[in-house]
Amino acid sequence: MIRKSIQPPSKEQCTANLTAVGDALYVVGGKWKLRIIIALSEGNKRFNEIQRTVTGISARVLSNELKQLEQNSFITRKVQTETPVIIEYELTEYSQTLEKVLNSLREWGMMHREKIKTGKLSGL
Amino acid sequence: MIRKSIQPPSKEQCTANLTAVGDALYVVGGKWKLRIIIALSEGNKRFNEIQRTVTGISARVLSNELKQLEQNSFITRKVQTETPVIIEYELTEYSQTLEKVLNSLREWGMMHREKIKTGKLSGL
DNA sequence: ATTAGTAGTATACTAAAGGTTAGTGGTATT
DNA sequence: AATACCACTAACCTTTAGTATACTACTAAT
Repeated sequence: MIRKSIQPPSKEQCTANLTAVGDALYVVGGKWKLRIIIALSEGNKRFNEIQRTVTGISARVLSNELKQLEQNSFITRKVQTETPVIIEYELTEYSQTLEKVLNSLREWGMMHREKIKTGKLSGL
Repeated sequence: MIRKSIQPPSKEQCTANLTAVGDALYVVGGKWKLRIIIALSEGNKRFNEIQRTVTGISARVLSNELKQLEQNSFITRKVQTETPVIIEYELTEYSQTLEKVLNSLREWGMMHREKIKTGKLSGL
């Protein structure tokens, strides 16, 4: 439906789109990664702070996800060596490239919730 | 909680964003759903056709995903009763609401792949 | 008659993701 | 001195996701 009528897309174009979305999902897909990024963007930087914000996530999973986000250059782990040691996670510049993805998902999620609440979807 | 500078987002706003993205991921998250929607949008309508386009998906998983997509009003299953029976999956109007999500993910995926290919990410 | 395609389902299995509980070594608070 | 917060990690277990193979009942082509 994105393409529909005028010009049928080439097989290559189709594969390219499939690959691109596949790539994106591979890196930021999953239950938690984008939510953690949102929590960070809202000012939560410390481990327990993030865990409290992203409700439902366990310490184990959060720890894993943070490591992966760091590997993918979305966040950096900063250690303040003064006592007491404070560890803060910060979003990188690269994480900002996700803005459109985040916004579109957020908007769609809100719209969808509204559709379900008002029962406008059941009739389709 | 030390709040940033100009306008701190309220806790409610933060939770709302988290919930919205969570909702969206709940419905269209996962390895296959968006890819199946892309395959359909590119003109592939029949079961085996979709399976060939979305490389790597097994019949069992495709069958499950199609059922879920139907439940969520993204597709409809149309049966042509003339012999031979032809079954076609078609995108609904509601699936078009995903356009921005799809586009942003596709663009981000392409950009990300390019970044990795040119090694521009390893240095961060 | 044989082979291949269509649209799946059944069974059995493996792998990945995630949850639960407990615990560590440190600082800070009461 | 006891309790609690911090940032985790380890061990164990359950759930979910996905794979592989085989199979059905039908039609179409060679």
